[in-house]
Amino acid sequence: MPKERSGPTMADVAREAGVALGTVSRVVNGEQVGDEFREKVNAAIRRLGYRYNNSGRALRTDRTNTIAFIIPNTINPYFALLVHHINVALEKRNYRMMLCFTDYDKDREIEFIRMAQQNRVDGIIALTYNPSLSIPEDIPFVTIDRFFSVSVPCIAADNFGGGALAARKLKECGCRNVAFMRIGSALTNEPSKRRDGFISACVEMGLPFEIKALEDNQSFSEFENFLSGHMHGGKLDFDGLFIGTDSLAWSIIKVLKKWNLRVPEDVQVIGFDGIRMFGDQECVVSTIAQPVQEIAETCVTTVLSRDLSSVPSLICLPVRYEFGGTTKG
Amino acid sequence: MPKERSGPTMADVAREAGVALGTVSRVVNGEQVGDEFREKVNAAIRRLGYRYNNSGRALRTDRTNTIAFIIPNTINPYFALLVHHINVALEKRNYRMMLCFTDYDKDREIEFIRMAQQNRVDGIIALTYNPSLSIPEDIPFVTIDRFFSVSVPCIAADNFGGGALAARKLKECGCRNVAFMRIGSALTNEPSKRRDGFISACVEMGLPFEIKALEDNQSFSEFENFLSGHMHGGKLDFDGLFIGTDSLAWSIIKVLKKWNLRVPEDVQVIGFDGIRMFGDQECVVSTIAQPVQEIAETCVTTVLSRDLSSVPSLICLPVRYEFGGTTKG
DNA sequence: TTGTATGCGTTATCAG
DNA sequence: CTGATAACGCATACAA
Repeated sequence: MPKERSGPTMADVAREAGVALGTVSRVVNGEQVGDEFREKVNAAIRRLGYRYNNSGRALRTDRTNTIAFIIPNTINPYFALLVHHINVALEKRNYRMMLCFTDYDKDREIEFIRMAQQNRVDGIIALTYNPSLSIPEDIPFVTIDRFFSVSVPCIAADNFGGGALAARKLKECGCRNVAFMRIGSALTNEPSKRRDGFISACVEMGLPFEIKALEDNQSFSEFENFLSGHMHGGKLDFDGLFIGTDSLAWSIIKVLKKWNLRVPEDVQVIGFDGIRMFGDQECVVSTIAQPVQEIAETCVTTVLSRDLSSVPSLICLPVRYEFGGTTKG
Repeated sequence: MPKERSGPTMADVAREAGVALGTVSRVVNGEQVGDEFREKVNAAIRRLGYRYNNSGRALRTDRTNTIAFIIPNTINPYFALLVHHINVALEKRNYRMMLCFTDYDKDREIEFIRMAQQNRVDGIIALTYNPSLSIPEDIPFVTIDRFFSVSVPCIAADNFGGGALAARKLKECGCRNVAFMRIGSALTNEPSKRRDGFISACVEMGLPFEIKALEDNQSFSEFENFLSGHMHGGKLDFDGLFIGTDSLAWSIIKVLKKWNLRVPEDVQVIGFDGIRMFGDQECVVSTIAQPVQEIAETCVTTVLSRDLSSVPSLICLPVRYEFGGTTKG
């Protein structure tokens, strides 16, 4: 059942203008054409209300000017921000985005890669978690926050540096005993370096620290247990917390407040990501902010670059500290 | 410059399987085919690693299984939520989403409609502001929150009912003098009915109220002026505020707190939209929550429905009150 | 039920 | 610089 609304084609325009089909194509694509021919064609296009049909071009050239972006969702504000900046970067280059939500489902990650190939997208940008995901060789592919191999460019924030920055900032704000908490897949991806950077800086500065890391399948209450085990006489042993994400930091802060601990007076908290209220207002918590726009730009230039072989296999972009009211500075 | 990576085609599969091209097509599309033929074809597909090419089909059938979604951005969490649920609804029906950000730019709204037509999308879902936007006739088009004409289905929350609900809720929570504040385009769209519903309910209940509405180009400080004009002896004349959006409500609450007014003890605040922290945690403010998922589902079923003529021209979906800590209940 | 053949709208290759 | 024409991969009407 073909749609009946297909309008005039280049052939119609050619007939109307009294020129050859090829000439119409050349005019439409802005190639060199004699002035009077160009004018005749343009006039015919206007008369007929001709509209370019991308399907024909896609079939002929096998290029769709479309990039697939595979991501868990847009409910998480960090992902929403990524979607935004990647789409803006693509648009600037006259590319469209095909958005694929995996909802953290391993099978869907695989399925979407297949689907993207089927749709002949010109490249794939993916933020995935499936440990055994296999990357197609025949299509430009870049990943965010996760290293696969030297042949698959990975773009990420400087997670290690960010972890170290958080430790230094807590120390600078007067903390004497700190902890790092995170929850996440067992997968060793770039964000897991936040922990390593934090530890490294704590050791270097001689700042006492503890680590509490949960797997995805563990309950949040484990964190409450951990913290309550460190409560003595209404006081928490730690005066500074570095939390893996802003979202988790927010949840932890709620627990602290429930226990009548003041933030930042009693406990200072630094998150990670740089989430802002309503996307553009103040930071939700003091945080190590990811350079989302730069990440997006880099993903796009990389996936669109002619030969991926000349591209670095891991690109780390600098983070920065942002005050959000949960630290003393 | 064609991409060189085009793999095997249906013709290759047909040759490999020793059947006709049409048979391959029928197998791939799940049509009735003899069992032994089907098996031969499937085997050949596996042997060759054949992958379906959507471009050919799109050209042939003039259907792309793609819907364009035109929206200002995904930075605003309400828009991000819409994107999420619309994409999920589309995916369920095996449709893809082409995401278009207008950044509130009138020209880009027009440009994207043209671009979507060019890409032969099967329909457009749009949330726009350009007062003189003209809707294409030859492509299924549904709009969110804005009524164009009876021939263009509009999906929206029950904004009028939501406004009334907010007024009743404030009254129920003990408010005796309330105000409504909003900022937004002069465009009379569905969300402007929040005000009307609020007024209607206030009048009905005999609840004294004031209205302060700003145009897009006016500064937020106008609100501060308005409120400070209603401060007497460190107390605000109003004990309840209904604000056009959660985002604005948040900004207003910051002002109130700056003036040492307690929320909800001194002033209760209700927003609109139903934004949650990090998309899935508690509500940011007490609010009239939009039924985002239902809106998304309805948009998708409507834009994909065979004949738009049998579809209502305005569909209002019920809202509900959600507690978010800025009211007494 | 399966095979054959045509055309969808475009680009690209040749000749002129 | 322009005209004519052959693909691109697939769906489908028609023939067998």
